[in-house]
Amino acid sequence: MKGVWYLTIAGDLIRGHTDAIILAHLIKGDSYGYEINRDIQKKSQGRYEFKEATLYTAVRRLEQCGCITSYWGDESTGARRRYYAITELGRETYKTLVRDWENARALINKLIYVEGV
Amino acid sequence: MKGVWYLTIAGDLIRGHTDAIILAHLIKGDSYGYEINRDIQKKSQGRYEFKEATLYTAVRRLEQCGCITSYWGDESTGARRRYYAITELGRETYKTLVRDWENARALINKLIYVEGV
DNA sequence: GAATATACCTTGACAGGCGAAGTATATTGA
DNA sequence: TCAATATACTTCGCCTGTCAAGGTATATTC
Repeated sequence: MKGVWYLTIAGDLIRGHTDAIILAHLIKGDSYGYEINRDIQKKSQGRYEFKEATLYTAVRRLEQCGCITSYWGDESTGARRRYYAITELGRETYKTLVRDWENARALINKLIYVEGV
Repeated sequence: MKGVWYLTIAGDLIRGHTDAIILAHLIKGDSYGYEINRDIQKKSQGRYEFKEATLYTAVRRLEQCGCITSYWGDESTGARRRYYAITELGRETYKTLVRDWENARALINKLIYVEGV
């Protein structure tokens, strides 16, 4: 992690969205663990990235439930990469998760603020 | 719970926000467990409420860290109520948690959507 | 040839959510 | 009258996702 915390984006606040974030990335095309994380780092302007264990736990979970499939890349150089591809089920799941996020967001917005404060 | 689920507002999506939601409620004045939950139910139009175990775990946690204090109400009728009052630390914590939420919200919004999809 | 970057993997601990069960009092209705 | 229901709080133990810590292997850079 090495100091990429932004204020307090604690894991618990992202918890439950890792899968959606990964699926969102894979909709744009096949990718591998490190690249997913690099992209998230870039998109968040260095404020966030998954812990490796979290990332790899998540992709394994997504593969198990049939949302993604994986294959080894045929790099002739550098470290080997395990690529992930989103499945049709993955695309549907993604849509559901986005709707879930929007519902949860609306709900939290309603519950977390105090009128007149 | 009895069928108050709204689509899939799973616990993991609210996880990390329970404390903020409870503190938000207590800023408006002292309250007790059942009332907090009733208020949340009302505010969410019946879509959400804490599981009892979650609620009482959370208030105990908040009391332990000094964010709230508690005292028994002197009801002459009905079941006894344990009232909670927010402390100064609780108010500060609340502000931090709201900021955390706003950061996390912005981050997730940035990471969960796919351009052109 | 040591350090660094890339890339992946595993284990075990931890914390929050929550199902399930229990306690106690007051009200409602048949 | 007494069973059911509502109010109100509590405890126990499981489950799941996060993550710290450690490990493997290859390629580049200095």
